[in-house]
Formats: sequence, C-alpha cells, structure tokens
Amino acid sequence: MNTKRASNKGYQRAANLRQRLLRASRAVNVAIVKGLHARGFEGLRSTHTALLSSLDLGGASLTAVARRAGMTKQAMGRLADELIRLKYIETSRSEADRREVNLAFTKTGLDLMQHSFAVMDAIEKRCANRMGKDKFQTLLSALSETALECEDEQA
Amino acid sequence: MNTKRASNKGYQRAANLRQRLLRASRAVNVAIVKGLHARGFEGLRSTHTALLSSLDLGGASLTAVARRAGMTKQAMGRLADELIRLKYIETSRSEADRREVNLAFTKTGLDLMQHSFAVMDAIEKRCANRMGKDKFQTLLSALSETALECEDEQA
DNA sequence: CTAAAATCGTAACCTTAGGTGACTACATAA
DNA sequence: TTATGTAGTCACCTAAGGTTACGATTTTAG
Repeated sequence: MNTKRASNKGYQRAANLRQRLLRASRAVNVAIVKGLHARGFEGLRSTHTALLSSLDLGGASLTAVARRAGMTKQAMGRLADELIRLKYIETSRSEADRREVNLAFTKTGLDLMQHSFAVMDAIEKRCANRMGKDKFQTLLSALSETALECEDEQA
Repeated sequence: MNTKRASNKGYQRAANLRQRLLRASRAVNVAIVKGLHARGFEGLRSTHTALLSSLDLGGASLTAVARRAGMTKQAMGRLADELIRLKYIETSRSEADRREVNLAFTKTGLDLMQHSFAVMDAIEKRCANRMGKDKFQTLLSALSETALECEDEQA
C-alpha cells in the first residue's frame, strides 16, 4: 500500500524524553478509547474525555468545564453537543443565572464514567504490574515534576 | 479576554496517568520550540522535529524519512517543503535512482541540529536536576514500558 | 436606578496536523 | 518489452482546536 502510514518497525534510535512522552501518551489514549469500545460505549473519541474528565459528577456550567479542561468554551461547546447526541450528558438552563447552561451526566453518562474510571484504573494497574508499584508511583510523580519544570521555563 | 483558552489554574484534581502524560508532553514540546526560538531559529514548529529527528546527518530519501517517522510521505513532503523554505534542508535528485529525492541538512540545518540536541539536553538536565538523576532515569524507562504495555493490549 | 462593563453561550471562519486516493515518472523482474 | 512495483506529487478530506464577532443576560458604578 502506497499511501498508508509507514510502520517504523526496525528503526530504533535512542529515544529522548519528548519522543517517549509522545509515544506513551498516544498509547494510553488509544488504550482508553479501545477499552471503552470493548465495554460497549460506541461513538466515543479520545477528545471527549477532555469534557468527561472535567465535569463534576454533580454537573457544572460549560464555561467552568472549559476552564478546567484548559480549552475555549467554543471548543468545549462542540464536545458537549456531541456528547449530548450520544446521550451521555444533558443540559438545562441555570435558574440562578439564565445565561448559564448546566451540563450534567445522564444515567448512561454516569455509567460511562464508572467504566471509564475502571478502564483507566485497569491500564494503570497493568502498567504498575509490569514495572512494579514503586516505579509506577515514581512515574506519576516524575511526570508532574517534568510538566512543572518545563512550564516554569522562561527562556 | 473572553475567548482565550482558559487557564486551569486553581483547579487541581487527582490527575490520572493520561492527564499527566498529556500535560508533560505538551510542556516539553513547548519548551523545545521556545528554546530554539531563543537561540535564533525562527519559524520552526514542533512538528518539524518529526522530520529533523528522523533524518540522518548524511541525508536520506523522503520516503525513508517518512517511514522512520511513522508517517506518510505526503505529510513528510509538506514538512520538507517548509524546512526547505526555511533553509534548513535541501534536496537533490539521486543519481542511482532518478525518482528519489535526497534530503540533506544545509549548513544552517546542521547548526540547528546541534542546537536542537543541546536544547533537548538542557531540558532533560533541568528535569534530572529537579527530581534527581535516578528518578529521571526511572521516568525514561517507565515511559517506554508504559507505551509497550498499552500497545500490546488487545482488548 | 440606570448605564456601562463583564460574562455565558453560539456561529462562522481559520489554522495545524495529518491521512486518502489517484496520478506521473522511473525502475526492475518475467 | 511488457507488467508490476516504488518515489514523489496533487487535490481533497478529517480531526481538533483557536479567533473574531455577536446576542443575551448579569453585575457593577455612578
């Protein structure tokens, strides 16, 4: 096949931090979506987790969710539309502030979240098993420190 | 500003593996591009490193580079065009196979690569300093194991 | 209490990053 | 020497998100 993405099998060079982060990040995302599909949640794309993982179980306004996810409310609005169509969340106008749209999980959505936690948990457990619990904890902590160190960088 | 991407400052929930990976990965990418800009290499975007880091110092064909980077030659061709315009690489037709385009670094490009290694190195050193050398080594190794574990996953 | 400023959500359009299919030019094996 | 395969390229499509501009409401200052 002429146009397909090339597999880079057989080409290994010493991978640096950036390459390893990228690869691990992609792999985890793919695994999450796969896991949810396997549990019968169709139509989900990995970007949806940006909303799902930033929405309190009790619900929140669109803007609040966008702020938490670190993206614009416009982008979040589109994710919301899709998740509404998929019946995982639903909206209502806020009583207190009638500009506000309140986002909340549907029953199906709560179910999804349960499974979503379970899937993420399973992945973390598999990794922890493979490398050892201590090493996994170190990984989590090292990732946060890496982010902080790089975000601090001014020049 | 109304429409800008929300900063998620002040919102901390227990971040899972996925979220930490994403954040660290973004932060490192941004830091690399910033570092190169600071050293006077303008016009570079982080995606360019997909080509740069897959091109041997001795040069290679477009298709070979695409294969190494794990992307299509069409996509790689566009990156090549941009890097040619920026004078970091140049092309020549291969003598042996006149279909082939040989990509090679220009003098400026080789210079860029030197700095690029230096920038990545500096970032890694900063992280290693912050968390300790051992922990940093553990991070690198744990990232690869995470990727492998997740890529293996079948269901 | 009202006028100005800020905030919530939406719509239209732009950008980045990459993939797909179809095609030309050349290379190679039957 | 014809069939088949490979290197690049062109035109178009998709995913994800940002930017500008706007209408509808609060909120705040005078």
